[in-house]
Amino acid sequence: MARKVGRRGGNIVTIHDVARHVGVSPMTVSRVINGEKNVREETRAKVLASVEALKYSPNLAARSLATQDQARIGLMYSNPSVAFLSELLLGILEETSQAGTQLLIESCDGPEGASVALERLKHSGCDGVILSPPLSDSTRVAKILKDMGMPFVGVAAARPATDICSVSIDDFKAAYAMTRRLIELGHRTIAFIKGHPNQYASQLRYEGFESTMERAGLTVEPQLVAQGYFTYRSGFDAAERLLNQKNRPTAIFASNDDMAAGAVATAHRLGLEVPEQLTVVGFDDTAMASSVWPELTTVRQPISDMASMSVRLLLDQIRAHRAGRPFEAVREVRDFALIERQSSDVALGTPEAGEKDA
Amino acid sequence: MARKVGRRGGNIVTIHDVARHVGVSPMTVSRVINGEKNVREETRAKVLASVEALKYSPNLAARSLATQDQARIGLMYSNPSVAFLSELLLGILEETSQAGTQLLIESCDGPEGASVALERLKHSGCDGVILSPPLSDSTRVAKILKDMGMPFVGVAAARPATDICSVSIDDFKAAYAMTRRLIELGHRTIAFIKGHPNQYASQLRYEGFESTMERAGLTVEPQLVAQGYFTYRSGFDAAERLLNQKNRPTAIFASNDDMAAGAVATAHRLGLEVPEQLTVVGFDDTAMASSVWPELTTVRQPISDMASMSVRLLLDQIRAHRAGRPFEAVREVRDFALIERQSSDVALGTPEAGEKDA
DNA sequence: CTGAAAGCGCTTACAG
DNA sequence: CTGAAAGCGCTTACAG
Repeated sequence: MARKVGRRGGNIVTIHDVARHVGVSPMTVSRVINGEKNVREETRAKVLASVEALKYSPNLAARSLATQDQARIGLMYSNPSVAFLSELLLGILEETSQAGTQLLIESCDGPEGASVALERLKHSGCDGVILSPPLSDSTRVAKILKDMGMPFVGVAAARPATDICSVSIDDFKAAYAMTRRLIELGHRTIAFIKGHPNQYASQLRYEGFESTMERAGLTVEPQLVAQGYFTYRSGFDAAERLLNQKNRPTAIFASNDDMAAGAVATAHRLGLEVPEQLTVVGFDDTAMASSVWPELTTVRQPISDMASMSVRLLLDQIRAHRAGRPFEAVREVRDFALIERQSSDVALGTPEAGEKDA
Repeated sequence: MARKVGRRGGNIVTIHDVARHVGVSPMTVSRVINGEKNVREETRAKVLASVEALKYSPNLAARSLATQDQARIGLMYSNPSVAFLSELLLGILEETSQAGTQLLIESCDGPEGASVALERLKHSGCDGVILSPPLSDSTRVAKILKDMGMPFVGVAAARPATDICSVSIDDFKAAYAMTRRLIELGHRTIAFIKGHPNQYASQLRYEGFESTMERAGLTVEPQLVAQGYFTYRSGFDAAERLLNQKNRPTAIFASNDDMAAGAVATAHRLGLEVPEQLTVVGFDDTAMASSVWPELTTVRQPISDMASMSVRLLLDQIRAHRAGRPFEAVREVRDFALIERQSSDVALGTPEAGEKDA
């Protein structure tokens, strides 16, 4: 009943208030709150009822202090695709909210500037770091972190070293699956727009494409492979080159959605309808994919899911680190998904295309 | 020297270690850390040196517990433009990082679903809420929050009630400024794409446009005003209608960047070069504006700045709320900026256009 | 300008 | 299954 009046005059319900209300010790209340087993069912119920009645909610600072289990984690990013960053952030926050963990963020200009940003994080009392691409693939950044003795996890790392924690999808397999699908749709002359050469994922995606084409007995013609840089503009320009080839492709597979959107724009400019006259597909399923028109068929990376997974992994690692326990590096590989929207269709002149009209 | 070994066996430097190292009381160290004045310069220096040497960094949980000043704040959003959300998040996190505040996030399907989400936030021990648009303009949501006794701040609210805290720009003035600029560039036949009717900002932006046109003695022809919904697709469709009018406009002012990007796509499809044959401008300066090509001329809302401002405002409000002090609602209006990129140019046939060729 | 004491709200480690 | 004691690392409120 009588609420405690804090030193500052505040008005907060504590574990003691609940204990008094029920007629047990604070310890018992603590046990109930934390879902420990050895409490009589009857007392548990009474405590729970009281918690509800008094609208008690635990003070996280006090808990952290007592358990020594609090953590602040940092997110380091550079060169962010906003859409990617946004989904990453949402996934991370979902998890940190539940864990009572505070999130710090730092950006840097590529792996070179990482060292300063990392120092800043450490100085802010950061206990561990999440690395987003392309940082997650940088051996340089990994080395700095190791030297600092700072736990870390890489998200969407295409080439995670065996001794570091990471959460990724299999870029090769994903590109493989998308290419197969294009072939199923009857496409034979398929062009590819590569991603930024500084990201290993670019290479894996290309290899996935190439390998599928070869297995299907199709040739990958050099003039139908264009270099892009993951930007809309680079996709726009690359598509222009590709579509002006003599053997015009019936489909373009771009290594990310921004480039695919650029390719669609070029197609429209050249008077080609998408998907009727040209299929264009992307990769990532970022917001860009569903905001342009026609909406893009693409590969979905479960970014938000990967993000929360990496927070959990990082927290485990931090706990182990504090306890002086060794921690075995985990390399999580999540499932991707093929998302078919309006930018893809059967190739012109294939039987299926004919059926469509029938 | 001798580091304290925590109950859990951890290894942390505390204020006591620093005190011992220097030969003063923990209290003095605390004073130095917190930058209080009444400490002899000499002792201050020694303490600071020791902090550095021992790599001491304060335990935030302990500080929060002692000061009773911790806070968890929630961000509520619905119907998010990823680009907007992302920048908002970044601005918020920058501020919460410094303040040692934890951020919780909740989404809901418009004002109708807000009540459940708000309960969830409250249940998680949230002390205050930041509302992003269109929630920030909802009197319904504001009422729920007031009834809960929960402090809150609205970001980018177009029509903030006088009794609630908000941080916004002046949408009317911004639209006014952009329209003026178009007129300066020699445009006379200017089309406008309205934003979603459920957002008050849409109306203000249109009024800013209309008012400027009238003051300049230009007529706003009804068939040159199209309804949009803030989506790329709606801009795409609206532009098609506008560009097929008999008196084709030389410029299109879209109420946000997504619609402007859609309008550019339509222009390209119709074989019109942007900006040579058609000027297209947007609003917001989200990532979309600089990722499409040509990059969009637009109005910059300082979202990240508005976000950190709103965190500060919210924290002040929470402190006042706790102390039982009254808190006067603050309505901050930040400056917008006109960002001129490649999608705008002088109108065809104007003297300026002629000069350009000379 | 400096310090000893008490307290913030919770949990760990024991004891029963 | 339950509780009394001590402690987490810091600060407030006093006292000198």
